[in-house]
Amino acid sequence: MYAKCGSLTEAQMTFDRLPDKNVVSWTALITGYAKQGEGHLAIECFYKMQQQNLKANELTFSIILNVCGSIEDLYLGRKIHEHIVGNNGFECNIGIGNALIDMYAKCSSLEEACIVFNKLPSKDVISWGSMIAGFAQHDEGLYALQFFESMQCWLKPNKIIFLSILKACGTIGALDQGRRIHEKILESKLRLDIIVGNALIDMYANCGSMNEACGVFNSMSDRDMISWGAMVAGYAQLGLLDSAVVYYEGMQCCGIKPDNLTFTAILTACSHVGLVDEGWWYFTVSKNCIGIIPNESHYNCMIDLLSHAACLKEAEEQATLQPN
RNA sequence: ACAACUAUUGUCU
Repeated sequence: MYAKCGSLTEAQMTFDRLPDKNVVSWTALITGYAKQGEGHLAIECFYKMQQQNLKANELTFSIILNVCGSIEDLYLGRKIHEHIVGNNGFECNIGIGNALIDMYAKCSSLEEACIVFNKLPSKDVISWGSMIAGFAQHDEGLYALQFFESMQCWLKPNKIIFLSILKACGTIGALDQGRRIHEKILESKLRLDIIVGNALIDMYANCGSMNEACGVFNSMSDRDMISWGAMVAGYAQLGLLDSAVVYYEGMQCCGIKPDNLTFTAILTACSHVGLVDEGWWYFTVSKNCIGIIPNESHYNCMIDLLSHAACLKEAEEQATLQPN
């Protein structure tokens, strides 16, 4: 209970006072640490538990695998995998299998994720979803699309599958495929909520079709920071600073304060077009008026902008110096 | 019996 409420100190204290600690109490504590992003503490608990000669169960393993994925510790993930194969009959368990797929995908080893996937005797929507998301996140949109197609011989895609596949279409600029998936979403009785809407905007924006992104944006009844941010980013990518700024200011008119990510997109737009003065202006104004504290990405953008501009100047000089 | 896990939407690198 304490672990779930995010009070880990109390969870730990209660745990320490328990006269008999069993797998359930250890797993509850490990889950608490994992959920709070304290991956290393979760792993430490996992080792301590084993020192007590307590055998981890399916749940303990899936949580630890999840931790391996989030801290991208492929080495430990493989060790746990071997341990599971060697000591328990869990390798055919779908929950463990899915956790393994996700772990390998998050650790960028899609080959190993694939091996686990192929070995799974029965695959559910989460098994497919973990693969598709893994491909989408590693710029392997074509594989994601292939898996998406094959999956439909067996299962109906759910909302999460659609979100992943839209992402995949965006990363490879597959506009036609994206449109077809948009239609499929409309055909399915899935509610076109803010998250699906945002994913559609993002897909169209990444495919460079701001008209369609705009269409989705306008059709939405509710919009959040991500909806606006995706529009800003879309125009920014194309170097259309003016349009990006329309949405950047639009969101502020709607009472949504741009965050660091939105602001980075604006600076990117300036950098793509080489607008040094505008970049500086937004950098200064946002710092002073909106209260955005520049972070590393912002400085990176500014460095990009300035070096890009310097190159252009040099290039211009070169061009004028050239005899013809 | 008690813990119940795992895939998902915006920026730069």
